[in-house]
Amino acid sequence: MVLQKRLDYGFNGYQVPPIPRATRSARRRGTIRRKADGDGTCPFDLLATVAGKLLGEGASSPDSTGSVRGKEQSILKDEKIKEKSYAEGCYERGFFISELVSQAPVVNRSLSELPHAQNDTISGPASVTMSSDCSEKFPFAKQFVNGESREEEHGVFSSCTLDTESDKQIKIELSNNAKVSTSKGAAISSPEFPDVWDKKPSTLLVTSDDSVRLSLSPYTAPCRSFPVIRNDVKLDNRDDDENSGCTQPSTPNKASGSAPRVRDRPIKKLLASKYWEENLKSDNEGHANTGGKTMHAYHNRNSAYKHQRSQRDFPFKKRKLFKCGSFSNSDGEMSTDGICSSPTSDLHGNASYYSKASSGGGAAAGTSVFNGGRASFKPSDSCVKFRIKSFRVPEFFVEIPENATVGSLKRTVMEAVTAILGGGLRIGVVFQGKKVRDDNKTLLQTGISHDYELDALGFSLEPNPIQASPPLGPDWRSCVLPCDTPQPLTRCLSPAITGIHQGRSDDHTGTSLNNFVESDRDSAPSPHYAALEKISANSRALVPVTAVNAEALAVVPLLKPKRSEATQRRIRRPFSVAEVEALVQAVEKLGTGRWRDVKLRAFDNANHRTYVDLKDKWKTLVHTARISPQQRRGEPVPQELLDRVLTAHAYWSQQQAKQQMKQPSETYLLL
DNA sequence: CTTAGGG
DNA sequence: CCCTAAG
Repeated sequence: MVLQKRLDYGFNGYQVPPIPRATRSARRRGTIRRKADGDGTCPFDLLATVAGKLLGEGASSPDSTGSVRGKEQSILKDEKIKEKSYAEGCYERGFFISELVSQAPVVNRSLSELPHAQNDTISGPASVTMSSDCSEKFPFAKQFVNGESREEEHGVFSSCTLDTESDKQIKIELSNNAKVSTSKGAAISSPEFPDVWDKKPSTLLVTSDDSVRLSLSPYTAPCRSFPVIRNDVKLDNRDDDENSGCTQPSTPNKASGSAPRVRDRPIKKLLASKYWEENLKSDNEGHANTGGKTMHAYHNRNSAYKHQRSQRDFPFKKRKLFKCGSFSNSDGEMSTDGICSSPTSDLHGNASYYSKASSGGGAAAGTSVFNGGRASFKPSDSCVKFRIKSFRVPEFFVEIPENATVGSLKRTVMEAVTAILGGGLRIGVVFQGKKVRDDNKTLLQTGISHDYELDALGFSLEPNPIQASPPLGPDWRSCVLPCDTPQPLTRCLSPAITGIHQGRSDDHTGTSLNNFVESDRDSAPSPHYAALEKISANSRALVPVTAVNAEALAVVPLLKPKRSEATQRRIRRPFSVAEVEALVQAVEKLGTGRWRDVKLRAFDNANHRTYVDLKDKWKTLVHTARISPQQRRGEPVPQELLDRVLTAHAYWSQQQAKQQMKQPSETYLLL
């Protein structure tokens, strides 16, 4: 009876009767489906591709080298062809990926030539080079192909290399547009084109020295945090959603009503994982069991809401205990800096190498990347070219039984690396010691032009705050490359391990950066192994965890299955006036207390606004409306809207009161 | 999952 | 924004 009564009156006195649950559910499901299929390609897919290649092919089996080599050689040929055809420098922008086998001789030579000759390079350095440039074309082809090079001619833009034990190099070129920031490709011009490269022909190989480090953190933050912050949120624009940018997370986010926890959505299929799987099969011989004991970079997610939540929370709290700067989870504030103290990668050592080649100078500022002493340009293109020698994979832990086989160890590491790469990466740009967060600035505006000091420019791979699981979150694609994101935010995970005293990475940009840089530099001169060791010391690289250490780790389940669940506080996304307007309008119509409906009605497309968010916003709006304008902060909300807020709030409060007056009586009567 | 509220 | 208790 009571129920019936309620329906008659409208739930809580609302004018519009609530939609029956069944209907709602169906609706939601539909929405989910709809959203799920959105898909797009992100520039960062490239990264994924690279990672996949590296991880999948390079890391897997050494034995495959032979075949790979053959393949690569053929590629080389192609490269040459391309080289010719593109010689004129009219390539179209796009991604280009090629794999080359570094030639041992070349390597040696280059190494020897290096200022800090690094003799003990890791076996065959596999490097991935990413270059982006606006007008350039295939610098790589040339670079690699002729070791000697003509790199000068082409110039190298930004490149990232990943070194692995396989002898391969994967090069990637990105068009500037795809890049992190500015797209005005023409923004930069260069008067002259330093022939920085000529002296060092096989620069590529040089890459083997980890001049550039990337910091990745295995613990990817929850995807939600994608740093997209816009003031002008378009209610209809799905793209507003962090996820929507490229690929909507497969997660069944309930459409509109996506639960607040959604961010933990599991994503399983990833490029990385795919590769990973392949590797497993082809790669090691058995020992599967052992592997099973090892920690899995990936873990299965539980669908249970509670479970997810608990998982998510767990790591987080733990981290706090350890003071691992882990993600700075301060909310909005975090956006202040994209740099994480530790994770940033930078390149170093190379500086000397290049500087030597080019002109003198340049001591490595500790930044990660640079070209010769200066940026290379093509006068005609007015482009700045960057070269990143290599990225260093930041610290991560692996726990494996002592009796495990080497094969399983490899696999475990592979898994971890895959998880890192697969988790999504973001590129950070550091210029003159500062993190450049405004992606909309042109290089020119930023000061990165032909005459900047190369040393001052650095790139970093940052963990993409994705949820995580090992696999690339669906979001990672969209998140990774904040194409249009002005504020990268980023919450980087900081190294936890040793990073016990890292403190927050949020601010202190400069500081952390510097620190980071410094440490990198330390290792710079050393050869791979040496570098590795040093890095380890710094807790920034792969660190084999000994049994003893394992215990400590046990306490802090950083990498454990739960690690991926690391939860990150969602980024703060202030409501725009337009959103407030929509909210007010919806509430006026529906009243308070029906947030799910408000969400559906006015924010159905804003996946990042949950009904709870709307409810909270209303709460704050009411508060805001009651305080003096002077006390208000943030983007000012038109008084008109605030007035409507108060009016609506008063009205609906009254309605609610009436309802309650009535119902009790009804109930009593019934009873 | 939704609401409602406190934090 | 997060977290939770309640329903």
